[in-house]
Amino acid sequence: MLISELAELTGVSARALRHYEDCGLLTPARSGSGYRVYTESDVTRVAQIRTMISAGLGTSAIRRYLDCVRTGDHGTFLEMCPDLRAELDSLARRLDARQAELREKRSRLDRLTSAG
Amino acid sequence: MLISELAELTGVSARALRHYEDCGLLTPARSGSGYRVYTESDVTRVAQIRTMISAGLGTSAIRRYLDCVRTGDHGTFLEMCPDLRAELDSLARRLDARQAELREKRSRLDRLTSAG
DNA sequence: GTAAGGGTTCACGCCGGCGTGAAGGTCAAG
DNA sequence: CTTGACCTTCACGCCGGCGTGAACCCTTAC
Ligand SMILES: [Zn+2]
Ligand SMILES: [Zn+2]
Ligand SMILES: [Zn+2]
Ligand SMILES: [Zn+2]
Repeated sequence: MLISELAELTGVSARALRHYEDCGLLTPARSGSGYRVYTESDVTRVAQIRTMISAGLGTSAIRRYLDCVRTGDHGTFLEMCPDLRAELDSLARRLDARQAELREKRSRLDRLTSAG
Repeated sequence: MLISELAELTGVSARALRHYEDCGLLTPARSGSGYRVYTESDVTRVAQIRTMISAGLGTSAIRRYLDCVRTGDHGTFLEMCPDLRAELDSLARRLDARQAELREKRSRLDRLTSAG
């Protein structure tokens, strides 16, 4: 399928799909005229990518994640690369930190609005 | 006082103080040689600015806030400009939205890490 | 004189997923 | 042939408080 069809199937913009290729998350084949040609398995793959992006992962982490999954050199998903596991943990900590920071902001804003 | 002294008194970098002037939050006098000359009241003012920035306010909102306070055309702080009050409310809503979004990210990340 | 330690303005970089053109090729349909 | 809907690559913009130079002036101390 071509890019617009994959875009419609996944609900992801064509620009985003091209961006995912730039980041190494997708490697579609090319037709004779240079058009990107996707497989049906790319639909699943894009869904996975969207899930991870919505979890806060950056494209580089996603790429390593997908590579780790594809090569399967670490068995199950639970046995991830140590550095990948460490990155996920550090991301969790950063999310917690940002959450606490947001709570602080929110309370400070309340104090500003009420006490002026 | 000169900029480095105000920076040391407030714990804010000289670059940030110049930035605040660019945004209209500070209007220091100038010496004959062009140096910024600050008043002691600027120490309090910078503290107010830092409080509002740590509450998530942008410089433009802070400027309108300070203008509203300085002109005093709306009485007490509790009687703020309607649009300023609206902006603070919308900021609160955005903070809540980002907080919910972060919670979602966090739970999705947990699901990723555990269920793979 | 000169070196050091202030000060000044100007301006790019960051962080990153993606929007949004611009300029141009491909391919169907009328 | 021409229109139009696709596709391509290249590249800047966003969001914003501030770091971080570069290039240059003022003042004091030696
Ligand atoms: Zn691996
Ligand atoms: Zn007012
Ligand atoms: Zn970037
Ligand atoms: Zn900006």
